[in-house]
Amino acid sequence: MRIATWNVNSIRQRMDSLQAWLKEREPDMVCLQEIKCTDDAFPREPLEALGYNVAVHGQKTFNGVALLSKLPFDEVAPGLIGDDGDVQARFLEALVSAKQGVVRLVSLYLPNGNPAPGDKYTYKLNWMDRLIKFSRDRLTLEEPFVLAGDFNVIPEARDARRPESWVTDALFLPATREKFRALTNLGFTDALRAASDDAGLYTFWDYQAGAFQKNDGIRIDHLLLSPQAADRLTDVGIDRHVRGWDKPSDHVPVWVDLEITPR
DNA sequence: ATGGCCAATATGATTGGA
Repeated sequence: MRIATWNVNSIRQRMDSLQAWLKEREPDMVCLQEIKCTDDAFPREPLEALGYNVAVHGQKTFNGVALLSKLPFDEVAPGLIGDDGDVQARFLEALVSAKQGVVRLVSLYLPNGNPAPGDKYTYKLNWMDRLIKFSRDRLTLEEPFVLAGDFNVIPEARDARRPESWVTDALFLPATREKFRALTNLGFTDALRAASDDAGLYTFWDYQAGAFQKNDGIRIDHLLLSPQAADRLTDVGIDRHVRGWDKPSDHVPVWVDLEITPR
C-alpha cells in the first residue's frame, strides 16, 4: 500500500498536476493540504474517475485538507480534539480496511505560526499540544497509523539548506522543534529518516528568489508512522521533480510504501 | 546585486503563506 502527502496550495489550481502525478505514482491513499476551497467546490468527479474515494474538510479561501483512497472509508472524522472554538480546517482522520486489517490515516496542516512570538505562534504550539494528546490516544490502539501532512516544522538543521536563516522563524524555533520531538517520541518513526540520514532532502522551496533552482529548500512535509506501520515500511520517496512542472505548488509529494495489501 | 512569488477575494489592494 502506497500512502502519500502533498500540500497542493489550491486544489483548483493544481488539478492538472495532481491528475498527472496520480497516474505516475499510483498511490493508494493521498493526504492533501491547503485545498483552499469549501467542500462544495472540491473537484471530486475527476478524482473519483481515477478510482478514488474522496473525503474533504474544507473552508473558504484558506487551509482545507482532504483524503483520497482507493479503498472505501470505514470512518471519516474532521477536526482535531481539544478546542471546540477552532474553526480552521486543518485535520481529517480516516479509517480503511485492508486485507491485514485496519489502517488509520490523518491528513494534517499544522499552523505556520509566524510571526513568533504572537497569537499565531501560541495557536501553533497549542495545536501541537492537542496533536500530542490525540496521538497518545490513537497509539494505544496499536494499529498501522500514519500521521501525514504539512507539519510546518523543520525538525533539524540538516532539514534546511540555510538553517541560519530560519533561527527566528516559527518553523524552526527551539520550542517548535521541542514539541515536534515530544510528538515523535511517543513512538513515531519519521519515514524519510528511517531510510536516509542525508542532508539536502527537501519538500518545500519558496516561489521567490529562484529557491528551487538553488535547492534552497526545507523539509516540512512528513509521514510519521506508528510502530505497527513502521514494521511494514519498505520504501519512501520525495517526488522532487514535480516542483519543476508547470504551475507547481511550492510543496512536492512525499510517499511511503507499506507492506499492506490493499485488498 | 542579498532581489526575485503565488493564490483568493465581490478582484486590483490586501491577506496569508513559509
